[in-house]
Amino acid sequence: MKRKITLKHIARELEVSISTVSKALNNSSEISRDTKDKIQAFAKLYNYKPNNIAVSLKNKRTKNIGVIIPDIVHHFFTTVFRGIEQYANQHGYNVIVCVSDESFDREVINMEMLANGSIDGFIMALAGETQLKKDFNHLKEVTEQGIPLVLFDRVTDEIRCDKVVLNDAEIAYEATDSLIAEGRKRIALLTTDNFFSVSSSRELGYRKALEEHHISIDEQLILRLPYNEDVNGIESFLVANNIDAILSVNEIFAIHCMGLVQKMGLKIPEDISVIGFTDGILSKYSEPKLTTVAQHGDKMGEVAAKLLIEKIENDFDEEEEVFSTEVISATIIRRESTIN
Amino acid sequence: MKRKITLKHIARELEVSISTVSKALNNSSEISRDTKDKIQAFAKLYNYKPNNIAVSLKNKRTKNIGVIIPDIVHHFFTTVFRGIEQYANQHGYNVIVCVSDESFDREVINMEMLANGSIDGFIMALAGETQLKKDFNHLKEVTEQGIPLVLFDRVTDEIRCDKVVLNDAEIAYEATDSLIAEGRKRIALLTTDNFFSVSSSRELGYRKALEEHHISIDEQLILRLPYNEDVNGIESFLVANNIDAILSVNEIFAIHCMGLVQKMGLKIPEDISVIGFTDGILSKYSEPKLTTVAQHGDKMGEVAAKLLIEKIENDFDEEEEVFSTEVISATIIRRESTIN
DNA sequence: TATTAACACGAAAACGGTTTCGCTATTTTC
DNA sequence: GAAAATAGCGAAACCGTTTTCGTGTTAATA
Repeated sequence: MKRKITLKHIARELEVSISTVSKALNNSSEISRDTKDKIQAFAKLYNYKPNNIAVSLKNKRTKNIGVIIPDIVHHFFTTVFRGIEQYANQHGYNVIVCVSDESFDREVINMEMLANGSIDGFIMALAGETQLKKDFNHLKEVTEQGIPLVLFDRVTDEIRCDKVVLNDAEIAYEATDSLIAEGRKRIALLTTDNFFSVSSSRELGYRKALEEHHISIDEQLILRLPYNEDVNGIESFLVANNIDAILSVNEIFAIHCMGLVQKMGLKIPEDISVIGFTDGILSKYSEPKLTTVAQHGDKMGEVAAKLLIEKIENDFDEEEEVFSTEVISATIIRRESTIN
Repeated sequence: MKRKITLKHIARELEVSISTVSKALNNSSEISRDTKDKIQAFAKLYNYKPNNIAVSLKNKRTKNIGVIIPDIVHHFFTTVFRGIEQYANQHGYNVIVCVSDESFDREVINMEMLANGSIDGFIMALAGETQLKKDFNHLKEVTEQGIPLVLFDRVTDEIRCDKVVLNDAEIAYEATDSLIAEGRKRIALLTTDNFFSVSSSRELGYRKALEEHHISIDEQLILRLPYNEDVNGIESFLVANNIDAILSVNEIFAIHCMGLVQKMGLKIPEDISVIGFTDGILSKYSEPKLTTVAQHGDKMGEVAAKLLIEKIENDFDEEEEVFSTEVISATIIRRESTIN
């Protein structure tokens, strides 16, 4: 087992000082061509690589970014993560992921673990519990320490930081509008407990579209389900109400609906149109294929990483921080579950 | 912006030495009750937390583990990751994830980035390209440096290290066997280019089951598709061959098959039985619901993390390393695409 | 009372780098 | 040829911890 070689070893071996070795390897102009060549050759030969930890301690830069997400076995979050990871890697950053599992406590613990020097900044989507409790002190503490933070998707107004969100309300409006354009009158909304910022935004868009078309809003047509995949209750909802279209805030609810609707002997899209959120694997392989709104998670992750890294690398200029909120434009992927 | 407080600050403020502060906070018996109380109270008041980087540098322990996987937007890998992350977190470790995207080069680069002090050990599944090239020097280098490594799912015999694998051959045997028990005679195998270790293991099991039941193997019934989701070629394969059952090495191929089969006017499972691999979201929501082999990714990740952390924390005893290969038992989840 | 042991703490080295500063020897400038 | 500039390198501080070792004070022992 050959241990990693350090500056000290090289210095001893070549009978120069550690400073000289360090400078030579960083191509400093202080060092002569000759010694530089000699040292660099030796370093290459023995495959010298600087110890990340030591460098981090010295420069107070870890080149790590911390990502805290509520769930990892989840299409949208994984695509966002992929976007983050790609951009980060291209810019020399590594990504530490923690999963809050929708738990406030785990979110807090994870942040605290990482906030003590392990990372240069955070990217996160709030846990469900956190949005419910509205307790954001852990976020405040972190930002007050000067650690950059970017929130995406599940955000809050109570924290001043960069944000990346989807135009949830608008795309829900657009989706609802397109259902109305198909002649649908009784459009159901399948959503979650609406302490989720995204769910309530989507509901807003839904309501606005109906109102603008002077369709009175029937609160019976709005079904709120718990966030987990507990999908019971959809069936009785469907049989109880005379529905001709469904807008679902996620893929699972939508697919499940389609199954039930078909079992009831109704045809999609002839009798009922369905639009979901999240352009995941289910939407592509369902029967019929689901019309859905693509959230462009990759893009969202990329933008989040970009914002964060800019903040990290410019944090020398303390000129009264200015925060931006980037809006990612969702698009509706038209497939077979709608007429248009 | 209040910067983080250090031992030095506490020492200055309380007019003691840094060593005393350090010892007091670590509850050393060298320090008197009085001073300990004083220092601990002060530390709590100012919310002192030791700097992870400095601690890492000192102890040569980062409490980070590096995970390198081929893909993250992929059900199986995310479940494994969840298993890893949970176990790791419970034991005070954080997880740095890198995605190789099936690329050999990215795998190498990622390993090198992390191997210079950032992590205490690796958990990885080999990139497709790596399995194709059979070039494992980057793994060798890492293990020779004494960095513990655990390989899962996509493994190789050429590296001596801990491994966690599925009983792929056996479960494929079992699945094939159960199809034969249904009376199926012409069982197709949908697989990938078989440089993937898992694919070839599964093929082995498939062949063994047929042989044992004296069903001659028709090579025409084995369709090899590229690993990406390029699903063309399945249709012509299905129409060209007279098939009564399908074993697919993944979920996507299986679901796609089911769609095509149904379009051809055949019934599942009456005319054709289908068994897939990966108990993902698709299997649960397809029509009919897919019988599939559950790989228990969570368990696999947990075991991998357990093996790794044990190696990390016991690496003081250099008593001629002994490596184990843990086998996770897959189970067949019986749903609607098979008769039994 | 002299010797030893226990106690409580500080100085300093170490982890592995980067960087400032100072020193010597050579080269340039006038 | 003397003064000044420059080239090339090393010593040492520093990042924030942990840990070994030494030291002065007090308490226990003979």
